[in-house]
Amino acid sequence: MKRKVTLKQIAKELDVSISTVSKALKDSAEISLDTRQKVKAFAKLYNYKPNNIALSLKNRKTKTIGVIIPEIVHHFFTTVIGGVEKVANEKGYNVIICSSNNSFDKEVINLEMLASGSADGFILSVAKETQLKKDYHHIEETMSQGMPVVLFDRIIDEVVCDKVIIDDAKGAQTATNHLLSIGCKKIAILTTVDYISVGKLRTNGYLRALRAYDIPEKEELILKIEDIDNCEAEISDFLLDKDIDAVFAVNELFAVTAAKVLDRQGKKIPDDISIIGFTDGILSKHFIPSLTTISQHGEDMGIRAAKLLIDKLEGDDAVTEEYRTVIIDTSLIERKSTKK
Amino acid sequence: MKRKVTLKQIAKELDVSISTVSKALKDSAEISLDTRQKVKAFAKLYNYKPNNIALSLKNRKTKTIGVIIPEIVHHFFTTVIGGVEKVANEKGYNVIICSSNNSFDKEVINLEMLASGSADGFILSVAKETQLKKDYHHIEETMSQGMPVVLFDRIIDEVVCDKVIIDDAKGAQTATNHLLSIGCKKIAILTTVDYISVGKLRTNGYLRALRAYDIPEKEELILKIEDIDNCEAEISDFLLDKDIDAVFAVNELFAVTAAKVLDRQGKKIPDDISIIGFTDGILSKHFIPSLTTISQHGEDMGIRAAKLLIDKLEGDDAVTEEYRTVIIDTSLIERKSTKK
DNA sequence: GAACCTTACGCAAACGTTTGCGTGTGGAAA
DNA sequence: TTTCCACACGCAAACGTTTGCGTAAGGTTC
Repeated sequence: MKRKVTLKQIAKELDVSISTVSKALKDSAEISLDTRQKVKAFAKLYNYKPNNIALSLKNRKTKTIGVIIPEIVHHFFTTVIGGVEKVANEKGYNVIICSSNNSFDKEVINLEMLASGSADGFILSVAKETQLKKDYHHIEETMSQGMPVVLFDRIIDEVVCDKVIIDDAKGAQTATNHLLSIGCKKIAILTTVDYISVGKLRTNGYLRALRAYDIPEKEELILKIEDIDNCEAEISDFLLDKDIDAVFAVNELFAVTAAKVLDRQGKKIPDDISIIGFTDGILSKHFIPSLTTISQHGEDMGIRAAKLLIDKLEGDDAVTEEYRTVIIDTSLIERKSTKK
Repeated sequence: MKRKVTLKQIAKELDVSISTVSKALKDSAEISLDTRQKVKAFAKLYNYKPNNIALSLKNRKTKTIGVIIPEIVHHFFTTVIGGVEKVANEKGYNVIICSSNNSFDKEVINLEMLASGSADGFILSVAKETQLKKDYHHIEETMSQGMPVVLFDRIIDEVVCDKVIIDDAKGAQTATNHLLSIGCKKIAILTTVDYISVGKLRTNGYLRALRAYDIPEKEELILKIEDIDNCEAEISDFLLDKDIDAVFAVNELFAVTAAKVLDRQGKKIPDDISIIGFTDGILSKHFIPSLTTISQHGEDMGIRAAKLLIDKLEGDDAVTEEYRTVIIDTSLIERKSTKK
């Protein structure tokens, strides 16, 4: 089995020094035209490619961005990655993706692994466990070693760094407002437990919208779900015979599940009950009825996050010292799960 | 801004040599207990982590697996990645993911980039364009440089390497058989154009099943779709007033779209028409009615692919010389889009 | 006191690059 | 013939590790 050809091998073959080969390939004027051509022909013949590892070591940078997300099998996160890749590739960066699987430990391991030489900086959405545990030492350690971090979506207020988020509360408020504006008055919310930052913020937005309409908040219209993967029974019980005319779900799965159980309970959507979800994923789009939802513009988030990071990586110290929080606009996508 | 601490810095600080530090951290008996403890304490204090890049260079391996897939925002591929990650992490490998976006050029670029030092081996599902173009030089070049490649799902028969696939034809046959066994006789198929290997194989399986039941193949029951992203109108036209009692769709989107347009055309599913899809994704599961489908067991594919690759990477030359093709079983998941 | 053995450490090479600077060769100018 | 200058190339260091081997210092044995 052949191995990759190196400068050294070319040098030996052509009976010149390594540096001559290196310079020739870079078209240095120091090297005679003749030698340059010979070297280049040889290099092409043997398909020479500089060894990135050696370059990384020498340049003390890898030209690689590390992305760590809580789940890889998740439409929203993959769209964000898509955005990151777009910018990164444009600017000559490689993207390396790890999933923490929502585990704090795995997040730490992944971050440390990538931080010890594999990536120059990070784009990160923290694991549930991390939010619960409130242990951010790994992130702060990474930054203190000179590697910039951009947090997105599931961020941490206490950590000072660049951030890309949507205004979750505002998005939720928009959704709730829309329901109110089409005449709904009894709006239930399907949300997550409070330690999930985005869930809590969306709940707040919902409450704010109600207050603005002078509608009292009712405990019995709020369901905080812990186990996302087994939410159907819980949602079904919650919704059964409840006197409501709308449901706001803080994510796609809750919205679809609500639609399903309501259908089973004999309710018509949107005639009896309107539904709005959050996250414009594949489910919302293809479900029957298609779901009105709040789009988070995942790709945009990825694009902005990547830009922030690359600015930090390539910027001078002035840029390096200031931290920015970019808020991506959400938008309401009206489909068929809400009345006109 | 601090930089990462190196052996050299520790050595200088403690006034010993670099090799002493290195050996001390490895608990070498060559170094006195006293020094060892001192070094270790210091290393912990300054949070020393060996530089992976330097190690990669020295060891001539990166302990990283490169995964290149056609689309990142795709449920099936992400489940495969999940499987790869599982095995890789267990065995101390890092996973780096790139998407080719179904572009031949981007596939080549990604592969070359990763091949020049970032990964030891590859798990790869080729881009549509590559299948169409039949240009595999980049893959063969990579292998000829000593880096093993495992192809999965969208593979290339002409390239000799390890492969992980499902028996697409058999899966399609199972699906069609199921439709036949519940009494359907006029089964339409929604498939892709022939150059997509998996589409063609699934079509073949469909035809095989029909033949086994002595049902003549009818041209007008076969729709080959080129533009997956805008298939709705095409499918709608195709299905309108067609005399059929079942639809077999070679992917999830076709199945859901068929369900949607049939619903719109006033057909009841599964009473008037049964539908079976391919790929057990999030859509099939949550759609109403939930879709009967052929599961590809993406995670298993990822697991097997990763195992094959790591075997090659760590195996002696005996293992290295033989190539295996693993066929993952598909299974029929019966849901509500087919009659009992 | 000489010969020898441990102990505890340092040296240097290697992985594959890049690059500033030193140097030998040749030709041209004086 | 001598002096000088381009030209074309090689040397060596550096990036951060690991590791076989060399070697001082100190102790033991006769």
